[in-house]
Amino acid sequence: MKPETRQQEIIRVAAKLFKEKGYSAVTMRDLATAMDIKAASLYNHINSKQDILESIIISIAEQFTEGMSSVRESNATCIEKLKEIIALHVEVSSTNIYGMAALNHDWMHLEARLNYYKKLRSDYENDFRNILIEGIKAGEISDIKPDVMMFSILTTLRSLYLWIPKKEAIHLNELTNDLNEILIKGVIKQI
Amino acid sequence: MKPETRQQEIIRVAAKLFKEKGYSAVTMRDLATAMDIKAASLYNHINSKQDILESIIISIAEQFTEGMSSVRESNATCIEKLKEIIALHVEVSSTNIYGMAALNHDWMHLEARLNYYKKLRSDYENDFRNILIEGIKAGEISDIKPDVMMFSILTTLRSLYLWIPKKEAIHLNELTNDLNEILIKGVIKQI
DNA sequence: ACACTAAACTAACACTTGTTAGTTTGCTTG
DNA sequence: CAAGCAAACTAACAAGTGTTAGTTTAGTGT
Repeated sequence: MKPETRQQEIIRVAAKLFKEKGYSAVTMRDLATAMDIKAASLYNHINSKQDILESIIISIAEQFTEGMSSVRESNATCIEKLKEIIALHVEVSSTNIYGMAALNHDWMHLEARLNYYKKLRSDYENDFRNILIEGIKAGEISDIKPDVMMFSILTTLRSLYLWIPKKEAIHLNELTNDLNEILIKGVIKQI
Repeated sequence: MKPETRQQEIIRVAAKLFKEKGYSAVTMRDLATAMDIKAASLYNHINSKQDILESIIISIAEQFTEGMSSVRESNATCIEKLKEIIALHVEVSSTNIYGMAALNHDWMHLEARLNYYKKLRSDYENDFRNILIEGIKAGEISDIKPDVMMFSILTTLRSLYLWIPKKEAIHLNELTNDLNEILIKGVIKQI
């Protein structure tokens, strides 16, 4: 495991600040203070504030895209695919607790790569929707509007970063199992 | 129905801008431009940018608090109470589509009323959790960690503002019904 | 015609913003 | 010891920030 470069350290600390106050409210002087240096010194390692946001968001978005392409190409049942998606979100969210906040709330401040981000996101949602549509056809899942189902599951998964404390892997597995139960079977007691 | 005051109009337009870019990224000059006046003129109607944020957030938070106190005091079953909470969120979200974004993402920029907001929110969550705990005791709902259930349902409900388009009441009822199904019974097809 | 008032305006303020230029510091390597 | 280099520094910039003070405008009721 190579040690973190100074640049990676800055990006990591920035993500943490972005989570607390949002991209726009964090100044380069805030970031510098958190790094215990002066603002101008940051520019020895990064190109701009924008660039920091881009690295954070695009890197995570691509992890989701990659994960979804695995799920898409597996030939599991729809329910199993849903479980894989849930596991994907727990995995990516737990390894990017801070970055997920920027992904969810600050993507609109992307400039050069805004359209790229939007494409990744809409492709992801299309894949997700198609899985649900297949599941309905196959009689595996309820015949409710796929968009509403997707919205419901996806917003829960997208908010995981708020919820996942610093848990060890074992607790993350528990969380994954609980989410599988709740999102798939609901909260009502089965008879 | 009284016509909107100029102040209310400014707050409404501000909420819309806050939804698009977040509180910190919206300048008083942005807001003035959207109102088709100069920035200084805004101050004939409002005290500060902060005050605008406060009105938006606190007003909505209090609607939720009020709604929850109705639910808490009804003597319905747990599942029925859950349905009432879902209806509450659809109602409040659909009448505050723009303000909900500030509530969810910009509450940390509250200053004087930050602690008041936090108290309202944690009281709300406690009421919610207690309903789930009662439901588990009564054997109505699954014996999964109440916090995970609450998180799952609440994050979906809190994101409704992203989802609710300008639908008429009839479509909102459909949405409410679909959410009832999904959040309570899950997506799996019942046998 | 008059005073009153709501709501706009212009001009300016003190401060903060992201960023650049040029310089210094202190470690590592030949 | 000398050279090279990564990474810090100071100083400054132009533009943008929320907000205030004082003034003008246009419409209303007496």
